[in-house]
Amino acid sequence: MTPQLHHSRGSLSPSLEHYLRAIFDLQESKGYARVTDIASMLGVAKPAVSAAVKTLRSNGLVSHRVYESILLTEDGAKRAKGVSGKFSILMHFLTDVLGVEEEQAFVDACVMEHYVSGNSIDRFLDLLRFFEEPGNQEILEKFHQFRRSCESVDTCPTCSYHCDISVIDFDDMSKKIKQSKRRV
Amino acid sequence: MTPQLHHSRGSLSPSLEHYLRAIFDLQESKGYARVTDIASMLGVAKPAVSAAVKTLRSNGLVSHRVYESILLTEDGAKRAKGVSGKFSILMHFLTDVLGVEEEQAFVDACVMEHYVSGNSIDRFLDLLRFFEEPGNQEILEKFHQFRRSCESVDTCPTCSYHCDISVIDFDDMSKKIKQSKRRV
DNA sequence: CAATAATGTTAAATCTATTTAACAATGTTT
DNA sequence: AAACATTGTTAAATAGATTTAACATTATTG
Repeated sequence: MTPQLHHSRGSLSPSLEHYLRAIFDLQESKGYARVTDIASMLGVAKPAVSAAVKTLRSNGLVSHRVYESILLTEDGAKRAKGVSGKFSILMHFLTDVLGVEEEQAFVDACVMEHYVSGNSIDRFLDLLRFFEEPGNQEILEKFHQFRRSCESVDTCPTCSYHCDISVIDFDDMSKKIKQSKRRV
Repeated sequence: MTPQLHHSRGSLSPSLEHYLRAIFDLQESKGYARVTDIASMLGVAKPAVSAAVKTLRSNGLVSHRVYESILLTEDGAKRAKGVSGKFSILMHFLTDVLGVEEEQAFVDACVMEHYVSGNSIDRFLDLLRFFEEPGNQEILEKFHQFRRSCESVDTCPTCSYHCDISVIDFDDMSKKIKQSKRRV
């Protein structure tokens, strides 16, 4: 059975986690957060922020002196740092390792931070660190060369797969990729 | 401004995409899909499937002879293959490259397939292919050794980062990881 | 073929996250 | 201090995705 897309009970929803990180970032940069800051940062209307903050408060993750500042509780800060750490790892991985364009990496990291398990994040970090090991930077460079050679043509010259699956037709994609691991 | 967590207009919601892939898989394995199959596969109640299928039908992605079979249209199949391809790439990347446990990889791939951009998926595929290049398998093997050495202790001996961020306290995590790339 | 089982739909309710409109509180400026 | 601007809240509505309960249709089988 395929997993549920919805977050499990007891954990914060992706949306609330997103608010939490926004508050964390604001608190880091200006000492505290205000509803308007959050709203403009996330591109949502203020009442949405009000509602979210209320929920976060009822979960004991922020303290909110109404019409004044919003601050993370110790618990909230802990959680926020977790999300923020995930974001950083993902961001670095996407840009530094995979070579994803920064704008795109940002968007992807912003969603992945809420959806990718801690286990997998750990592994992402491992790989990130592996490439930082003395002597391994050149491996990464070699990959970047390989990658660039893929970008230049529709089909990667060195393998049978299309390198830009978002551009090409997917028609035979799924046949080409062995799905032995799949267990639906 | 941080991106919205919600899917953009015109594109399918993660939920509907998930149904679409389920139908795709069922169609591949038994020729067609039925409401009950989908429901049990996704672990949701049948009315949820009914509703989703209705929406997919109105989007021209499936044909549904009520009380009978659900089949992908040409358009639906194309989209489903796209999602399925993403899933495969992510699954292989997580298990083969990162060494994530299969159960966990499956869960993660199931959400990432809906949230990670095509651009990034392309890069994941590139890296996957890079490691398959003749002579590069040993690099991957080297990483796997490195990774295992991290698992054995809380803090990776070869770097200043904690390798298992989901287990350790995040308190100084965010300070350690430079977030220069972040632009909130 | 009638009874029962399996399958599918509709209806009603819930929950989360959002919006706009209207209003309330606070701060600033003259 | 009064007027205005900024900031924040409440209320009401919408939209998506879900659930349970009840009912409808189709299939099986005794």
